[in-house]
Amino acid sequence: MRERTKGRPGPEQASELTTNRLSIYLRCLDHLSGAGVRTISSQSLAAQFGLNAAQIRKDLTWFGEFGVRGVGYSVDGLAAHLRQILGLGDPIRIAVIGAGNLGQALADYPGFPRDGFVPVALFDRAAAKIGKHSRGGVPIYHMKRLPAIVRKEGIRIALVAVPAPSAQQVANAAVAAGLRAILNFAPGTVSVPPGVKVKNVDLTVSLEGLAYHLANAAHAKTQ
Amino acid sequence: MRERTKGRPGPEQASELTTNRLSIYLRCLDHLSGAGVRTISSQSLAAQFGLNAAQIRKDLTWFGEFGVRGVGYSVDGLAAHLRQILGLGDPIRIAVIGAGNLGQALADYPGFPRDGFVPVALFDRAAAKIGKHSRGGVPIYHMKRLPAIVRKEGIRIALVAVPAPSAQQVANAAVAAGLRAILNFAPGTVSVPPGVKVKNVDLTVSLEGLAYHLANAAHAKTQ
DNA sequence: CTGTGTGAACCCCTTCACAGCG
DNA sequence: CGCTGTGAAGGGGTTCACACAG
Repeated sequence: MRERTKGRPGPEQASELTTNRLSIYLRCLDHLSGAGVRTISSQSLAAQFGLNAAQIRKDLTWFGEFGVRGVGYSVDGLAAHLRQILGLGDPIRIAVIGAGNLGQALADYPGFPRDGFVPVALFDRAAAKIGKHSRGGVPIYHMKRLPAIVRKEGIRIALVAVPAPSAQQVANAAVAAGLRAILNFAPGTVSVPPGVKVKNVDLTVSLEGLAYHLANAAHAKTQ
Repeated sequence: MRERTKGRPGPEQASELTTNRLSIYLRCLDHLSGAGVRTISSQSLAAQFGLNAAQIRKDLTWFGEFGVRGVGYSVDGLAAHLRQILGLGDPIRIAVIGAGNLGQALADYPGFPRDGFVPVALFDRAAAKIGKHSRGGVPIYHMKRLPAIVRKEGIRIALVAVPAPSAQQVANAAVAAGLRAILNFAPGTVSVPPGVKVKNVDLTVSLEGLAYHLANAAHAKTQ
């Protein structure tokens, strides 16, 4: 907050809920851009995608003033701003640790490259898999080569798709290899040193939440 | 404790954040039970797993009084209560719609049966896949057979693992087949009628959140 | 004396409402 | 006149602190 001028809040104060929504806004804008829409108001953006107009404006305020009063936002212009805020300039190279069914499916998932995340390496400990490739052509390396490959390939994010008991040590290895961002698919929590960010995709929690809904459907709300 | 007096809040008021945490508590308790722990206080449960003791107690309060003052909670007893609250009595049969790499990996994911969710069917529209099985032996049916198989197999939850453009119509089909709980892996939102619950696993939002962290790591918090 | 259950305080996020700019 | 940017109000969720049960 030192060099920040008083008026502008600055990115370091935006909550994770806000930044998650930026991804959603970006997706909506790309959609609109593909449909040829050039300009949009927070109002109609909210109406079309089930969002809240005031929240869109407030979320954006943390990072600057991107709109034109009386008009709205430039679809392509705002999308470019959001990409810059989210650090999506060049494609981001990612690795998948754990070359089981799930790991290989993630490495070959076509949605990732489309969104600017390129899987360039799989890692595993099973000798039988080392040196092979996923169906989509992502090479499988031994875990011990993680630091070297991370450096050589410019990998920035690790996806952890190993059984729960191995998740912590795999995360440790990722951190030791210099990675600062981990997407963890293993159930449970992994702890990491300050400065490293972990996001969890906890399928058990999601499914049990649905089970709860089924068990209490009589009075539950929809969403 | 007896019946529903006005004092007891009741399950219909617990928020989704609370019920998600119940899953986590259950996982911790199973861990402790496996380690032979018979009794635990909210205090030490919180300390061991990085939770907040007051929050654990408050979360549980929505559903009853499960603890013993001065002692704590019975590990197995509380786990049994949570399982009942979450509707985890018998194994819950699930279907995966979309027999691509991701869909098949989900159908064969060993963590699901372990947690009481049994994939019994895959669905797809590609003629080449119909009649085959996943590596793990889950049969692949044509989408048009969804209603019949759902009924015959007692399927309760659909996992949607199809490309984004098909997600909405697949969700519609799932609802039409009588399903009331959907776990959606396709990017974007699907809308469903009241009474149907959708949870989204949005990998793009997660990855872009990590990208944001990488771009702003200088002042970002750890977790 | 220990640890639960719980009102109250606190804090953050969401939503409202409007001043003011284009 | 329309829509953004934004202080203020509102609503929830989290954390505190303590009465009280065992």
